[in-house]
Amino acid sequence: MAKRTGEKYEAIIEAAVRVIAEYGYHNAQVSKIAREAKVADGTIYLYFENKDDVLISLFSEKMGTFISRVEEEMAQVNSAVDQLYKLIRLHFEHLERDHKLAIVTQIELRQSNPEVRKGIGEILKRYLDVIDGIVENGMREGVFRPDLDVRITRKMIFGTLDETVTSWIMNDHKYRLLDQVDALHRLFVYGMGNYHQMDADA
Amino acid sequence: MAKRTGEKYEAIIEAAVRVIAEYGYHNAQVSKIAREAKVADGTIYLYFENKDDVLISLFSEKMGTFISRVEEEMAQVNSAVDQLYKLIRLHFEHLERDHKLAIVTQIELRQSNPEVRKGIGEILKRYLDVIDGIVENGMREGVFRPDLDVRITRKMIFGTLDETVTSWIMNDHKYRLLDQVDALHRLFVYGMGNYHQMDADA
Amino acid sequence: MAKRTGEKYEAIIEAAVRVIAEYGYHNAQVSKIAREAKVADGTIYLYFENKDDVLISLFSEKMGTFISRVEEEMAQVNSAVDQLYKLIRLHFEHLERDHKLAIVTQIELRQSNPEVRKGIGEILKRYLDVIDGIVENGMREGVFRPDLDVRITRKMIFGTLDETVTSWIMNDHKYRLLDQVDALHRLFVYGMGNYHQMDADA
Amino acid sequence: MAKRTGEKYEAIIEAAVRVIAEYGYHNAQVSKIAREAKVADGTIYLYFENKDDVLISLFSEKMGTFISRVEEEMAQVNSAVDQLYKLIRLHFEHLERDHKLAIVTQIELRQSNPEVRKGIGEILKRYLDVIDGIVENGMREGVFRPDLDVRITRKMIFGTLDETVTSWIMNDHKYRLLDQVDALHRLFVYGMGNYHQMDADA
DNA sequence: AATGAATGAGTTTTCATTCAT
DNA sequence: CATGAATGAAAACTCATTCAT
Repeated sequence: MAKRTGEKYEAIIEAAVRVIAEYGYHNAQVSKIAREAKVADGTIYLYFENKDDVLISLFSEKMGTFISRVEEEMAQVNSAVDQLYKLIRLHFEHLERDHKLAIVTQIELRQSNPEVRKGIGEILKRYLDVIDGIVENGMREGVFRPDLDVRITRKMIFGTLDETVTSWIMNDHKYRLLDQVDALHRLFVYGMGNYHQMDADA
Repeated sequence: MAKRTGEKYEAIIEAAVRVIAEYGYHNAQVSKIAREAKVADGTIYLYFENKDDVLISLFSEKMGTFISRVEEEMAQVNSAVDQLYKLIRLHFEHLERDHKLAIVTQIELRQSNPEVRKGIGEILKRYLDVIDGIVENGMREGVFRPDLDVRITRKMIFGTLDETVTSWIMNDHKYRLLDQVDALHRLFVYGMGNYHQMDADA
Repeated sequence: MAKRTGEKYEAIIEAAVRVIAEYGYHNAQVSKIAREAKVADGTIYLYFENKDDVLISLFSEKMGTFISRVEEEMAQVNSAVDQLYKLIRLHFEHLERDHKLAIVTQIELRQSNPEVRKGIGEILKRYLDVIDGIVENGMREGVFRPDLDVRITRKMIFGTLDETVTSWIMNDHKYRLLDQVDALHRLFVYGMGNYHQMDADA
Repeated sequence: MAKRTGEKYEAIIEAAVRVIAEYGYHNAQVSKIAREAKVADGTIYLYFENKDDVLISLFSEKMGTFISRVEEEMAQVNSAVDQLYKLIRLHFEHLERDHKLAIVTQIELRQSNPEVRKGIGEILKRYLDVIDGIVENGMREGVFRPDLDVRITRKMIFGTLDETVTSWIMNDHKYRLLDQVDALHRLFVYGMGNYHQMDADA
């Protein structure tokens, strides 16, 4: 029934991003999104199953494109250490480029109901797989410790990136995310400890 | 006006935890919480300003107690490395001890409205301060790298712990959180890199 | 946002009159009005801002139409004495024609909250202006005493008409209001005193 | 059950006047009146049947005293014309003396529910009887027209006084009620018409 | 395909009154 | 007599979704 493509499909998703970013999740009514997209309320239901579907599709479209790009870029980088660096950089670039999208995916959609959260979680799995791949590469290459637990490590990387972006938004984007890429990368690879810095820096 | 103490105050908070954990945030009506607490609907408003206040108080009581305990424990540990270890351990213990509370604070309350989220955020600030303290201690002691950015490091620690707990709940608590303390601590202190492990372990 | 015109707009107002007249102001729930108007509860909010708006609009529509008619009729009458007669007659005719409306505007809506009362007061100002006009005309014509205080006189006229109608309703409309027009008119013009009746009647 | 006398009985009534005058009828909760009267909520129910009873008693006590005084004063005046003058004067004096009481009896209590309004109506009957008496006296004396309809005339007098006081309160008591006694009395006795003023004034 | 008017289910909060102490 | 903690019924309003045009 739902069309899922076309000019209006995209217009509705873009309108949803703008409306949610401006008014917040709890004030983003279907009618407001429709007005912003310059379509009738009912038209939204020709392109989406229901409101949840709009939100999940929004996340899927925006995040799906991003993850595909990350996958491509990862393939073009040789070492896991560089892949990790690139990942952090892409993650921050992606969200810093579009503040509204950052607010929507990082803050507002997390207030959504279980159905939407479930949809979001499924989309994120692909991203977590990419992270797992980097960790596994590094272990295979021998640049990462052989005793790493991939899932624990993945949670550190994702959790840290996520918390960093959320915090940046909560502070009204008043500094540059990309300025933190180096520090984070170093933290991931070398940790907080003051051991062997000379070697590490070498 | 709102009493904020007493037997029923606590009964209502405990009931709220149980109801939200069982039915989810969006199905935790005031009347359901009242019934669970074995008080009349109106009684809730003798102890709390409104429903939001119940939720914020819930978080405040549970998390406040926990943070106070963490603060005490930190004072009794000498090295920052051990403090960090203790922190991870306490964090996981706290949430592993009470699965329902974990679900409520970690998953359900994050769907709440801006007012509640604001209240939660303020309470969490104290916890972030504790983490900052550990990082600063470590730098002063010379066991943590002198070029650490405290705020970035804090986000890594908190983001990782948070993501780890969320993931554990989403997987239906099917493994033990406490089993991951060592691995996480090592990850924080030494990082993912395979440099100088022998020295580091020495 | 609220439409304020159309078939359903009128149906809702008519339904409100019937429901309030039958059940009283304090038992005229929105859902009851909606059912009487044969629309859904929510439909009321497509035509009115809120319940108060329904009540104020009711008064405005009914009283507004009446006042416009009074204004027209006044323009077609020459002498102030005849204008006054016509006013009393129109006032009583208006309320005697529709007993339910009389009950609603005269009794029930006066129990309403400050917001509604304020709205009603503003609408009534136009009516008071008409009365002022008559008094001023009469003074200009020389048929009314030159030392009349317009505002005091207006209050006598309005207060008397109002009390008369209220009393008539409280006595279950068991006599005819229009039968009192002459007596009231004479009372206004000549007063209670027994001076010069012969001349006056001449 | 209800005591209906005593220090606290009076304290509660006085408190009710103050609370209703300050906060308005719709915000005059029993608990607020109790607090103002410095008694417990439950104590009110030792002296009154229910909240309605408090309001009716308030009106009864305050208005009853006033009406008794009016009755006494009327007995001491000979002519109906002077009685009428005295009545207007007493009416205005009574309400001008206590602004809070005026607001409560004239504005706020009229928003009350049917039960209270019924109680008030019954108390007012005595007052209307006094007015009737004056009109009848005047007719008997021959100073009022013999064709007066007592009930119509009574409504003119009461309606006018009532409207005058209400209007004065709505205008924030910004002029003196007593300044209008002469004008009103003249209006009642001689009417608005400009006939025979010279004789009338003679 | 597109419209947008109409639907109606669902929930927080207040406050008069009671009654155990 | 007095207290005041506890009760629980009751109602306005929102908004996702439908469907006749």
